[in-house]
Amino acid sequence: MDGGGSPGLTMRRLAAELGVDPMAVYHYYGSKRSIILALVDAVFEAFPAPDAAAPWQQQVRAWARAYRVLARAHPLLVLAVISDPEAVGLAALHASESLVDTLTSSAGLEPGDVAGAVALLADYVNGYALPLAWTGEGVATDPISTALAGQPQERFPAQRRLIAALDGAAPDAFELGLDVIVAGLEARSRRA
Amino acid sequence: MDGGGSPGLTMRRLAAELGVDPMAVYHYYGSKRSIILALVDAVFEAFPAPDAAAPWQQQVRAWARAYRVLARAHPLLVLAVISDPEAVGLAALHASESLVDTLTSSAGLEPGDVAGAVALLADYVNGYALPLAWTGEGVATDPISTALAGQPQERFPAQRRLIAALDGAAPDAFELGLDVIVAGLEARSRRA
DNA sequence: GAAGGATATTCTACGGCGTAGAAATGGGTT
DNA sequence: AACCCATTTCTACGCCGTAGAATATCCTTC
Repeated sequence: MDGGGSPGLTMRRLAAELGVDPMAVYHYYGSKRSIILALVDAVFEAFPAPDAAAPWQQQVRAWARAYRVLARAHPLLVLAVISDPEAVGLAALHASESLVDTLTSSAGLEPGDVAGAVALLADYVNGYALPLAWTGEGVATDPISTALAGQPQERFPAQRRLIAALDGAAPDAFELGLDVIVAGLEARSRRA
Repeated sequence: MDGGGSPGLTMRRLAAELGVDPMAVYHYYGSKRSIILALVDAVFEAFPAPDAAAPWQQQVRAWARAYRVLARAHPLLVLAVISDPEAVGLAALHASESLVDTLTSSAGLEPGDVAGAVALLADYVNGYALPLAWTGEGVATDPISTALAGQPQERFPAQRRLIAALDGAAPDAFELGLDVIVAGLEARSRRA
């Protein structure tokens, strides 16, 4: 329903897809915003419960991956969460509850660290997934690489060496970021 | 110029503020998009050069803080970077160049880790700053807390305990996330 | 000064957006 | 057949970005 990029969902388009006058939709939802809020909640329903038996590191990774899957499948999701505080509904609260529980009980982090970790993970996925919300689905082209391509060879040597060293065999950047985050949480955890 | 929230910049509003017909602007900029691209580049000009004498951990922290300062001062910035790949111009390349250089030379990370760290830091700040791009400037209200407030007391105990433990004395969530990231990068770095 | 040309600005208009309010349609009960 | 109410449609408003024609302004050259 929310496929096709951020500006893809239009009352008029939605109504057309339903074979109906645009204003007919307003009998069921008072505004476009309320439709989006309902959609966001419905999408978060699919958020999987954590595997309590797994080590907390894996639970954290699974949480981030699950959020990413949802964000990629439904471009509107992150955009709505970002732009409308009330988009966080019951289903989203369940998702964050599970992460807080994992970080507190299993990882044994202090409250401040838990709050920081939750914000970090959510903001990371949001920042990662948001470019996809505009281009529609799929993978976004790396803006830095394309910007570099339009510059003379001798400029920005560090970045040029970097992409030369990676040379196509670039691993999943998202997983790399996850590795760093989990490593940081481990360092924070075993301060006891 | 780009104050007042995301939808704040309108050709008509901009022209009105200039005391001019909306179409007059099109003599200098071919489209709204080109205006935004120019603004983004101008804003990134203010990105500070790294302190090469400082330890790399501090350089990384300074980079993230500098990006956050820019993002908060100019709500349009992150939105443009997120939604338009070509918004990454010369000035932005300089900013990322300095980070890549720090992570490669000073921190001694492997290429894959460097790429992951850059994406992680940029996406984190983007995700962190984006809610501010809609509400205009200032601090956004925490959506999870407000959503929790509308729920019966006995639900979501982990999150309730968490905010009770923090109890107003919540430290800067952004700095906490930075701590975790830097700790993770350190763990990655001293694998030698 | 007058005339011409380039530069700068304004006017009008189009299609699209979200949606308010009135009007028309439809089905179900009495 | 008459009523009501849920549902749908029609029309319209003010906003958006911007295309194209018309106008105004100023600077150069005689």
